[in-house]
Amino acid sequence: MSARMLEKSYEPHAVEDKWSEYWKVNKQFAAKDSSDQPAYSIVIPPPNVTGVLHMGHALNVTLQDIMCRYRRMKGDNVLWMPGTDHAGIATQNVVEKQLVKEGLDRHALGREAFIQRVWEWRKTYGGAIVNQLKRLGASCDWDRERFTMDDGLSKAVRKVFVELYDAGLIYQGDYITNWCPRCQTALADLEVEHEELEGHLYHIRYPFEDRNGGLVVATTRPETMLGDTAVAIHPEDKRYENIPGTVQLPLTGRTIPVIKDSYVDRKFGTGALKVTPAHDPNDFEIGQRHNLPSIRVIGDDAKMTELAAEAYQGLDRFDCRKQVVADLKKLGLLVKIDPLQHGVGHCYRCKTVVEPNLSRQWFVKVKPLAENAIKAVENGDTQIIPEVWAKTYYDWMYNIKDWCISRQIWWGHRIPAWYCEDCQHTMVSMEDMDQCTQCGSKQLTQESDVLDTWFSSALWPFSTMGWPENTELLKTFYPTSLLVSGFDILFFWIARMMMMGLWFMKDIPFKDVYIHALVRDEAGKKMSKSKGNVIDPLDIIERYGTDAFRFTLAAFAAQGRDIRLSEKRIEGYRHFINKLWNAARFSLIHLQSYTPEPQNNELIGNRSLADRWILSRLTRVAADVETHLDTYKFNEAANALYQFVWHELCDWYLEAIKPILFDRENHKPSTLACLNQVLTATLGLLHPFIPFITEEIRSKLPNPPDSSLMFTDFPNQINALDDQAEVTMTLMMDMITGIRNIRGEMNISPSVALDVIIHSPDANARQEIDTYKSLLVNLARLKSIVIQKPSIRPKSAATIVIGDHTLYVSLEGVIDFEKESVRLEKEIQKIDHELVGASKKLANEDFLSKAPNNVVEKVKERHATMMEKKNKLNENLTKIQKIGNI
RNA sequence: GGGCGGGUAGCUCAGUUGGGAGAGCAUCGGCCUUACAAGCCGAGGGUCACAGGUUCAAGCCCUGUUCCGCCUACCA
Repeated sequence: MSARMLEKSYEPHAVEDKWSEYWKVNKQFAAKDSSDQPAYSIVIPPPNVTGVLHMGHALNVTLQDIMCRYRRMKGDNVLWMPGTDHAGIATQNVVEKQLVKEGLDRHALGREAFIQRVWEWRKTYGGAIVNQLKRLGASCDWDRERFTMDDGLSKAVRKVFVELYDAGLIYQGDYITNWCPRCQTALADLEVEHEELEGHLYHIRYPFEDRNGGLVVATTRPETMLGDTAVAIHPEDKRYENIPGTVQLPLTGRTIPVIKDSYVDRKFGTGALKVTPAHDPNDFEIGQRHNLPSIRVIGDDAKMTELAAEAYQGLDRFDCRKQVVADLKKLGLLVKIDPLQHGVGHCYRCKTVVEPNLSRQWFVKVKPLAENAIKAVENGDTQIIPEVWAKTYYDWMYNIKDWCISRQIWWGHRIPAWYCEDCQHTMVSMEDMDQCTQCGSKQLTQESDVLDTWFSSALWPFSTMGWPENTELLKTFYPTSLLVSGFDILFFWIARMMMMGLWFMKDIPFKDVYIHALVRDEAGKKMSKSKGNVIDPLDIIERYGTDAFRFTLAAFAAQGRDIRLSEKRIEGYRHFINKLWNAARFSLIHLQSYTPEPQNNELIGNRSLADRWILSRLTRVAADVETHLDTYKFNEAANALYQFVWHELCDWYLEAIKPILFDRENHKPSTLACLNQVLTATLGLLHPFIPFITEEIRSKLPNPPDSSLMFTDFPNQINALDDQAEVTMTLMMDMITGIRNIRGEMNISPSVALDVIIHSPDANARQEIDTYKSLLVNLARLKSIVIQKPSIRPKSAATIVIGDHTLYVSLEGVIDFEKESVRLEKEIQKIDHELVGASKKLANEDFLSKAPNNVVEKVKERHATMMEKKNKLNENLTKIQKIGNI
């Protein structure tokens, strides 16, 4: 087998390895720090360093890669910045689990040694996800890979913290926050996942002191009553107008006040609300309004503290709930228990039920940052695509609340704040501090908390490019051109990048934001390990090849809808890849002997109809692909190419040129040139989607490029539109399909060549059909063809009407009058059905007078055509029936 | 509670200025036609969720109903 030949079927593995290596060795993905070319940049959404590649990544990365390769072909200097984030809580959890296996915990190790361990972990396992991205063919500039804990990025984080603190936008305070007892850290509101659970609403009587009866409160969390410091009622609640000012708090021996607050919903429960300022965000606010004390009865470990009644101290919160309920029952104070569905917050990392708890935390005051971020989208500087997501973005931005950024873990950027042990002064600084700026004391301790990981990823678009230094890279590539992301991190990440970018760079971080779908399973369920419905992208790549997988993702990436992925689809697109491979294989057999030459007018003038047609189609498809990619319609671009390659190039063009290639006609040199051109251009159009196979095939075609296909021009300069060729070819194709139809319906073996007579009233048309009749002969497998003016209808023939033309397929010897009669009746029925709509319109005065002329004309024409067709078919039906005595 | 998206062929989904309902898979029939059986040729299949409205004309625009999914929220 010659070096330019291809294997019989496409085997992805070797090809993928080969081209991955080629791209890497030849640094094909490297961006130039500065260049005359237009700049195009994307920063990758940094996957968690603990992560393994999932479908979300695969889709996300595929779309970015399509855009990057496309822009390179358009001549841009492309930077696709790769990297990972340090995923504070997740990574710490992973390493802590390791320690547990060794019988250790992080406290036994100490902070520094622990952090050392995390770095070691990262060195060993942290590259996994990056290698997986590479298997997808991601054309990131890998030499620039960044990590949020790198020195440079850490410096950026510190600078941002200090500047925001100095601007009064970062503050520290005692607030109620979401506490994860398992991760032992505070969480931002966003990091709490609410889940509707079947719970209970407990009605508990708090007895009056000096008279019978009591106030009945309703709660879902009876254990928190131990920390109650008031009962609240609505100020205008008539039911409670004449009650005492205090009640007894059961189980504690305490007496608490009854307060009035309009927050209370009179319609819910009993209209009396127990107030636990230390363990409920609303109660906390009520407590502040009424100067109530806060009693922390649940500790950071989710066990009852010494401030709870003695009997309960040390109990887990849920055990305590049972105990409290049992005890209340004994005392006769439990009025009733109703079932109640209510939202319960869970930690987004470990799914533990979050405990609202009082603690001292750091916050970002986000309102001032949000203002510009809103404006930038409103005035179109940054465009969110599809647009519906802009609304969600505004919603959140307008109602934004302060962001809790401190985390009580060790792995992350330690907050650059120091406390003086002598005068309690707090200092925030770029440089590490060793002396108090207020009293001169050297007794300083640094804040032990670290920052939320999202705080550092919010800086990603500029911190990765070297900020705070004013690097060439920043000058060239900021603002970035496009961000591709799932909507699940619209708030977590995109919104925060907008705020930080605008504040520190004084410019938007990206011009376009493309929000893609979520990849779900066949049943539309979110893929998750616990459900066991995950499809592993690496497994898919192993079995179907990267190109088939990528093409599937692109083909399903319709805007605004989730993707339901099943292996069936991927299999289907593997067939497509194989189809392309075989089309190339066929072409190469004939292109062995072909040497391209520059523009040759003689060859162009000598093109066959099929050549002119496919070039015209190619011109249109190239333009379509360009338009669709420019507007992020990945599915439309992919489908246009699928349709073109399979159903035009393979089904018609290659079949049409076979006789020419086998030297039976005189177009061969032109056709070889055309075939080469079409195939080459098609590979170019396909390259952004399926990079591996396209490189491989292109390298076997004549005059292979001396670089990746990425650096050949995007084939949008075919300029071979030929309407006449398209019209004529369409007529030919319709005739061929019509004849094939008869063959199928009449059960005529493909091996039997047919005789056809065409009646055609127009002399020019007859001439034209005659010119191209070899197409009919070859593709419809004819023995003879006669083209003439309409005359006597041949006997024993099946009838096809196409426009002005009537085709008679001789059924001499095989005719089945009954069958042909039924077929014609069915055909007529179909036309009748189509005629109904048009006839109705034409009978409607309003339509004729009010609809635009061109529409009316079109309907008239269609109606006339159909009527004529119907008449002809009817005539033939009558004749057939007469002959066959039906 | 608020918001958003969706309901189109058996399945999964396209359908962007309102003007002849499409694709892939599946199904049925016929083919080993020398690129490809991971293939070729042909066929069948839809009251575009339901009910109104606007319009000469509605899958598309408006209103309501219903079912599903998601996001968001401080009713214990």
